[in-house]
Amino acid sequence: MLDRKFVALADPTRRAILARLALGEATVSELQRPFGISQPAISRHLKVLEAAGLVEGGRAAQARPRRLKPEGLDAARAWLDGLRTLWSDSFEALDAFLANSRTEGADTR
Amino acid sequence: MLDRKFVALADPTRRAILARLALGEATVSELQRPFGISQPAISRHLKVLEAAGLVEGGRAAQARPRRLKPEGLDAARAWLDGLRTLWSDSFEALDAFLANSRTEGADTR
DNA sequence: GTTGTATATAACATAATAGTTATATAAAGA
DNA sequence: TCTTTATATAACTATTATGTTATATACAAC
Repeated sequence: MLDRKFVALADPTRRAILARLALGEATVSELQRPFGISQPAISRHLKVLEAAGLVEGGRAAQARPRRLKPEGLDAARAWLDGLRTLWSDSFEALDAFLANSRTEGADTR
Repeated sequence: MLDRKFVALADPTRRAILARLALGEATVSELQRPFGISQPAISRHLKVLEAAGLVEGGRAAQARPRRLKPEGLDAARAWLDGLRTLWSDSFEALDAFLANSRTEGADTR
């Protein structure tokens, strides 16, 4: 699932769609206009975004307005935060280690 | 640049490499072992990660130990946060709008 | 029921990605 | 200098992604 999210985010058109949806729901044809690409292309991007849990769609007459599922982004954010934490932990560990070496073996420098 | 970062993050092997590097620097051959793929494949993943500004490499004898550049992730995180903010802003705007309609036109419900 | 509008799906072309093996380069060490 | 070790690059292959046009479906409106 995480993989689908990151893959979905890798395409600039899809990120633009997400940004547009963050401003409010939009139909396929509303989304199509600003991007210079065909309607089927938009539909497929939306499918990818839905499969990734980032977007959901409703039904209003013939239109199928999509809206952002902002919780869908949490897993990706959490992964990035986790990396950060892992890294700063190991950084602190290294720091502690260096501080230790300095006091224990000050003559080796 | 943002694009390169997200593209870099889209591949599970590259995310695993990042996770490994978050624990401390590692050489190409050290990275190769756990993943069941060839050395050239690792080298190319590292190239992608470097181009994305997520990893940097040094030189130690023949080895070229890579380390995480955690600031490199900030832009991606910021983009995700921005979406969240955009969304909650428009959500609040909608909320305010609905609250308004309720008081101004209470008879329309 | 026929027409118009919104969207989805199929079929296809092209380009990008990720992997492979073989080979080149660069530094260490005998 | 010859060998070994570590990594990079080239050439190639297979798969996946993204776009296209043409067509199907679903609902609305007349």
